[in-house]
Amino acid sequence: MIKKKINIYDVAKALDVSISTVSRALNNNPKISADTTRKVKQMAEKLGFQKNALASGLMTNKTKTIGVIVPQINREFFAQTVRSIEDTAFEMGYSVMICQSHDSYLKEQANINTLMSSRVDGIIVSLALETTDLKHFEKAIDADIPVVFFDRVGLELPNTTKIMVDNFSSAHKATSHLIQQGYKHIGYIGGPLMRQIFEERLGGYKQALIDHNMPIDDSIIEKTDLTQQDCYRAAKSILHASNPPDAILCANHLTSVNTIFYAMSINRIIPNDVAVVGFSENPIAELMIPSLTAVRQPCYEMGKLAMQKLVEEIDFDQEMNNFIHSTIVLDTKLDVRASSNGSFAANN
Amino acid sequence: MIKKKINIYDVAKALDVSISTVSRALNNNPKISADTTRKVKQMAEKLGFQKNALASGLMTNKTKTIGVIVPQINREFFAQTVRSIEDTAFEMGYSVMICQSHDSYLKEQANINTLMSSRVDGIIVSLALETTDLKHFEKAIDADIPVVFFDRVGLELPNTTKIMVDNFSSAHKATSHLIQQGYKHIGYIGGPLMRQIFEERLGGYKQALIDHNMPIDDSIIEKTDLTQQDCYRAAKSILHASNPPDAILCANHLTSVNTIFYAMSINRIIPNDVAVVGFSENPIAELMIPSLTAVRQPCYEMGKLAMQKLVEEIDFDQEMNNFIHSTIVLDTKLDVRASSNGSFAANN
DNA sequence: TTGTAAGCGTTATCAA
DNA sequence: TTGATAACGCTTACAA
Repeated sequence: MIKKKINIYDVAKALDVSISTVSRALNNNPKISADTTRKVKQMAEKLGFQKNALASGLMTNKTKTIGVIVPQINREFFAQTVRSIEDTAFEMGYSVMICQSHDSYLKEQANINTLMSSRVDGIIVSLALETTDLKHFEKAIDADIPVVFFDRVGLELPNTTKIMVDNFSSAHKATSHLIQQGYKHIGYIGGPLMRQIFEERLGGYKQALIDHNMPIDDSIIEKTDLTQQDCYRAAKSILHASNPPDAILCANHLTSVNTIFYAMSINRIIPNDVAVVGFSENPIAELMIPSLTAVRQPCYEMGKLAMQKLVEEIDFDQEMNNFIHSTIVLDTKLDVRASSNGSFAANN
Repeated sequence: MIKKKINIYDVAKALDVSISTVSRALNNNPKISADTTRKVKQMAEKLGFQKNALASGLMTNKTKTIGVIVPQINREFFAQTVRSIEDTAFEMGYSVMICQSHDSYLKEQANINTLMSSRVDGIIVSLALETTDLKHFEKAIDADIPVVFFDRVGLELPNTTKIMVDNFSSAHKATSHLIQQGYKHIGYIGGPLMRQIFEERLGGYKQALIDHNMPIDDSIIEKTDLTQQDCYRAAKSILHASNPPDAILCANHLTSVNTIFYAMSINRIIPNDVAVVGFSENPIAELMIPSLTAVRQPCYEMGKLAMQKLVEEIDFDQEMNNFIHSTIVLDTKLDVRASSNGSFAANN
């Protein structure tokens, strides 16, 4: 038995008014009397009317929905930025369609197609690892769907807002911290260089060594594809190097966790035998023993800014194509904990 | 400068055919000659045509999109089930709108409204902690949008498919394991009882004690609201009980992590002084030191089944209202590791 | 095998 | 302040 959905005709009929009146009242059009508006809303509620967003979007060319594409949402960094985007969107009257690219170029393309088909008003994205060309985003921009990048940004693409942290100086700061703690032979485990952010983090690490007149030793520099298996492999490999490091900077959370626990499993004392600094927003960083010194990124601010900038662009009067795009770089904070600081009290 | 989006009229004009031909060709209607179909698709591609899903959905009353509502996707259990739903949906030609309720009743209601407005073809949901009444789901079902529950199911709601694990016997199995390991005074940290699954886990724990003629000691039974702060509080509280437990069953991942690391911070040796068993799919369970014994749920199967059952119901010929709903209960597995087993080799 | 035209549920444009 | 009616871009009888 198929139940008929209530539409504005049903509401109009019940009140003996026209559908235009109903439509206007539901959209709070000021030309409709307060009295009529109240009556219409009451009746709509009573009949269980639910506006058909498809029909509405078809007419207005606005869906009040934005799309978000992230590599994997089960990483604290993305979970927290997406949370912030959601909250900001809600405040601004937008719904959010979350998509995961799972770091695949093809999936990312498919996501864009879905979002464009759904006629979202804008897209916020952090690039998949595999992604090198940005044609799919150009397609969206050509269709007048604004795109805002965050974290893993597409620097080559003009006409987009980009929001990121200062990865170079974050890695520089973290490395300098290790040097100040007295470590002499500092290794690095990073991500794939095809993503700008990992290139920058590697650069910051190397520059800090150079700034302190320390040699760069490629035999204690590892790269991972960010999967659990590969992070484990890299941790093992670096700790079994012929001349192993006395400190390691890890460019993501999973790597630092693998490094610490693998080191412990081969009886290295942390931070005495080897120190570890990571990039992490995960609550376990503070909880685990030893607790993890980590660069913390401003997730909340990134998400909020991304959404605000996107809506600015959506609302922009598009008669002339001169919206001013910006690239915003935010600072990070280094949370010093036990994994890089012997004097740190494990119990807080 | 507003760029006009390409529609089927543009494609039709470019080929000097009618819009119906274009529409049919794009939908692989067999009545259109292979030759025409090819030409249309080529031209559509060339012009950058992207089907307007709003218009299409408006006509067909099908959006080929389903909605998923989970409490928080940055928990491995939900991340993995959603991943499985996504993959299965993709295979079946569906898109997925992911929503997070953040365990709030109001947010869950808002999610339902958004999904209904977007005219999704069906909804898969795991309930928010706060949710007690299920009126919003009834509304969806009344509008002929099938609902499939998983994990945190709405048992009171008829006419829905429900997929869950056997929480009672999982907790029973985990507790029995601790008893067999020789622990005599086993505590429990669970979640809010308003959610059936935590009620069942508590029940399984208690029954195992009863089955082994062990007393139930309420002073070492804690409940949490699943937030980090509260999990920490509960861990601390149970370990400082006047007669503290020599083993603890934790009903979720965060609790077990907090318990283990808090115990270590007050110099308890695990598993000698106190053993811990959790519920967890998180890769860190295997990685951390000590590694965590945990009940592992069949995330992949749950997600896949949920999607399959949902599509079955969507595709069901709805002339008579007699779709047969089922409640499916899946088994879990206990991964025994170091946190409950002294003889377990820490290095694997 | 293809074309014509009606209709999906809104919003927008006129007129009243 | 309201009503009639034409769009929006697609799918689908019904005709040809």
